[in-house]
Amino acid sequence: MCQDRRVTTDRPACCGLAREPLAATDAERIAPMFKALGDPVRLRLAALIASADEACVCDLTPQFPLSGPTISHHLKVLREAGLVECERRGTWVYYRIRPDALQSLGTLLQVTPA
Amino acid sequence: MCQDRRVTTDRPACCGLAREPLAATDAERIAPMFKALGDPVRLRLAALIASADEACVCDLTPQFPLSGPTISHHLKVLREAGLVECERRGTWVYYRIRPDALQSLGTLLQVTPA
DNA sequence: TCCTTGAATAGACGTGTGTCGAAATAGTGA
DNA sequence: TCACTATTTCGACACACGTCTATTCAAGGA
Repeated sequence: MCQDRRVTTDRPACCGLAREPLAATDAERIAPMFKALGDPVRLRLAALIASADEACVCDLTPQFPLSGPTISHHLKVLREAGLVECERRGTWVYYRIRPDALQSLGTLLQVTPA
Repeated sequence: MCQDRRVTTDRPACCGLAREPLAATDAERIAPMFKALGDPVRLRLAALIASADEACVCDLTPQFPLSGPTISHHLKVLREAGLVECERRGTWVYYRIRPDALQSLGTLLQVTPA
């Protein structure tokens, strides 16, 4: 009905999103990961963790003007989204990125020739 | 209203998350895009729009068990995040993806070990 | 001009989120 | 055992978000 007139463009199919017709169940599974990255603090946390092999909470926290509990909360969100994992070694807790998770999101968005 | 506001996506984030930590100002600029994709409905909307050359609201809406205003609201969020753009042609409004915006996010997530 | 249809806006409602300080938990070392 | 530190959890608060209905705006046709 509405698609009667279509502007033909040279725009290539742009990305993974364009190839998968993303079912509702897939969207429900993937959206929380984007949501976790949708907060500036968490995005920076993820970047800090990703740019190091691993990052101690005690090194992360002082980089933000936020309380320890708040940082801990954000780390928990990233953890529950599957974007990072953590390991306690003695007194300190170290966070590592989960590259597979980031990669899967990246390829979803990445322009792919097709 | 169409084309109400435009986010500058002409200069995509330069480096992957793993390359170096994100400055607070960059995080503030980029996080809203992830946030926009962080809702299952919006993620599916983006996928539907990206998989077609352009998509009419009248074709998008019936694919969700949601009211028209709700879909309109989600499209506005995507628009204000700079992920889609719209154009009115006669009675109907057509949405198109902005591949540059998606790509800049994709590049950020690409975990290319350099 | 009025009427109909597609889409966006306004306003309201319940729920979720980001933040804090206080308290609890985990581990170290004396 | 006790004290001390790092981190998480708890409980509370203000604010943001997703959804709805009702209304308004935009465009086309009689």
